[in-house]
Amino acid sequence: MRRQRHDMIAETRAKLIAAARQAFGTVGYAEASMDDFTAGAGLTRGALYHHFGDKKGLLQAVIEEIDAEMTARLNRVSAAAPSRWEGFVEECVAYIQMALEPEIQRIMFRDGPAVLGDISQWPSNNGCIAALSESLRQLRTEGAIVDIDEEVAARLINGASSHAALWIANSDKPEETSQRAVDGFRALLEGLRVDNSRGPVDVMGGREQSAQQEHETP
Amino acid sequence: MRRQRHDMIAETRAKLIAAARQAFGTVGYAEASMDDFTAGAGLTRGALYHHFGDKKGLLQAVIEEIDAEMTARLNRVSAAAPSRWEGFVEECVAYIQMALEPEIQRIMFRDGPAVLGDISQWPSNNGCIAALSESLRQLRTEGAIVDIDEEVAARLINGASSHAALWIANSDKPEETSQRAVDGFRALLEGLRVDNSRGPVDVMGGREQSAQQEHETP
DNA sequence: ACCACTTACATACGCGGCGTATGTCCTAGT
DNA sequence: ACTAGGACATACGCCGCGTATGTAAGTGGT
Repeated sequence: MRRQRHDMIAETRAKLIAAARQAFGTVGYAEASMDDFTAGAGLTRGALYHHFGDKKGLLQAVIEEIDAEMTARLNRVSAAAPSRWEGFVEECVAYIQMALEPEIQRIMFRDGPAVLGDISQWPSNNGCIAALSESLRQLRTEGAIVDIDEEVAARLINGASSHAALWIANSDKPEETSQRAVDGFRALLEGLRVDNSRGPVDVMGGREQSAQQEHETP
Repeated sequence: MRRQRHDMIAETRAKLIAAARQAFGTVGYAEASMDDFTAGAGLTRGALYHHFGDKKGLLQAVIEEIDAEMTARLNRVSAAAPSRWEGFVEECVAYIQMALEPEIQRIMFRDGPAVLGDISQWPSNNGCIAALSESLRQLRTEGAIVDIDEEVAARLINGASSHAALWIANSDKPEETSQRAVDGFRALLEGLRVDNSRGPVDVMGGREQSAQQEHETP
């Protein structure tokens, strides 16, 4: 039966990814010995090289898995919010808070980019950025935010979030720093709104022309 | 003469830093062989371990040097601008553009954080963030920007810039992407202004109370 | 059902890099 | 001048990675 075979292989891959994820997330990519964590999964480096080519390939697989999980979580957060704008803001805040989780921070925001380069440029395009982009696109067509290139904005927000998370995590008082960061982040996002609450601005400021241009720059 | 001795030592340190900077900036930290680049400087690993303890120590020294240069450049940019706000914006744009330089990008934004953790938390506190913070503080006391924690804002901007730079550098069309990123970045910063050009907002929005609170959170 | 071939791993080997321990020379203080 | 300590170089061992090779099990054709 061929199913059996495929399942075994998938299980082996999964075990390797899980073991690597554990190791990368705790001691870090560079310090994680392939011999060690493959042995922890009851395998050897032979299996690793067979399935993933090299250590980097395995890291990439781990990143894809985590990225998918993060994207799903973000989508749930934004979907649960009462309004689209609030959904977006909560999505961003959730992004910061996810970046506080040691495993995500270490793998996605430290070792990942360092080893693989800019992940969002990879075949496995960063789902989180796509999610943020889509939220921004909808907000812009609604005229809820200023005319801004969504992908650019998503990437800027992404960068700000991840750095904020790094800062918070390394801070002496993580809770306090986190509060400051989230507050500041909300303030920054507020600047993107057309109908913001900071002062008496004309609500019609985001005029019809806002939907006219596409972000495709020829 | 004791000066001679000290000068020789300083020169050795400088040679090591320069060689390491070259190597780290091109092939990257992990791929840079200590034997290779110390030999390139006419020295051996012995000198390196003597002066910097280990490879990480040398990286830290390289980072401090680059950071100082960047800070100086940023200060010149902001000082040359006609207004304080414009100076700040140009400072941020310059920051993005510096992050496009391969050496800065690789060492300061990729390998540095990956190897040393969040650099801005280190004894050699990141000068660029301090510079941005100071600019923001002044703008806030002038009432030119909304009430926001300057350090938080500086760090968010810092994160956004560095990620933008990574994105640009890995892009297919760096010039076009750079233009998009800078435009988007300006739009994001515009959101921080109290007296912005997006709509008729009361210019007195930044009232005297803005200068009342210190960023020291007790 | 048998055989040729491939797949999925494990084992074995070599190399390069890092850290440390040790050695040597040279300078500076007395 | 003599000595102690600093500034390096040299030597050694270990570990981790990548590759080449081995092996058992599975798969497809006839």
